Amino acid sequence: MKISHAAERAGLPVKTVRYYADIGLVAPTDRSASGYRSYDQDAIQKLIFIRRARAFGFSITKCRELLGLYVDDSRSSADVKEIAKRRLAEIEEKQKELQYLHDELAHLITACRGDDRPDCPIISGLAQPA
Amino acid sequence: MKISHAAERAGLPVKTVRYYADIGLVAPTDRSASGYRSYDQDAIQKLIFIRRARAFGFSITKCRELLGLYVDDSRSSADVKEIAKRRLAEIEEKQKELQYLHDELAHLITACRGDDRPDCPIISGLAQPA
DNA sequence: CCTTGACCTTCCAGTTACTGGAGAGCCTAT
DNA sequence: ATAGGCTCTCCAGTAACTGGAAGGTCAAGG
Repeated sequence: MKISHAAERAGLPVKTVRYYADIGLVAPTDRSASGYRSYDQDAIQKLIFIRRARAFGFSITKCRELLGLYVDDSRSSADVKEIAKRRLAEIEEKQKELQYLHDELAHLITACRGDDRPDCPIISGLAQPA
Repeated sequence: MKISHAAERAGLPVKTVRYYADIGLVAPTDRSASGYRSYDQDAIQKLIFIRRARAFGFSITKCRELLGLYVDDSRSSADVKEIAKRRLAEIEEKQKELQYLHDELAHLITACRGDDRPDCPIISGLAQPA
């Protein structure tokens, strides 16, 4: 399967698939005589795996790690669970931050009359050193 | 005030303050004879403003826009409110996404026994095309 | 007067994960 | 034969810094 077909199957842009090949994350199964990359079902499965893991916010480095576990039948599920749990904790941390930002910004917005006068609690709120 | 002092006051790394000067976001008030950047209270206030706005997730471009409104006494607070509201909507969007990720990942984790056996719902969950 | 050490300067490279584009080769159909 | 739609490689750029090298400046101590 040529790259555009593989990319479509995996739900990724062609450029990204080529990029993943470049950085050695998912190598094409083969190359045609004219140099075209060729992907089989197994490689596409890996691409899908990466896409999903990326969507979960795993970095390329972590994806590499997970992919190693994915292809390695002898890995324990404890390893994977550990990585996933750390990632979950990161997500929860991010959620807390975002909630804080949300509340503070919402507060500033409600405090702002939004008329033509120049004094604005959002601007003055942002200028606080806190 | 020299850069390290100003940076400390603003709560930013020196490198970042220099970077902001380079990109013309917050210019130093002055330069000493020997070329040292010098910042006055007004410039530090702008740096604080930027730091806070960045913490709210505003991009440098948006910060530039906001800073323009900040220094411009003739701006209406409606302008600022509009920008802030859009930003709030973005934050809420991000929150929803994050919640979805969180739930799906948490689900995979609880489904995983986390023992020494190789079969792992997290791995197989990631490998789903969905 | 000289040196030491903490500053400061500029410039260059690297980070993350791609994305866009140029220029050129290949393949299939009409 | 040629038109189009692929594909290739390579280069550059994105956002917002961060790290490091090489070198200038300044105040204090010996």
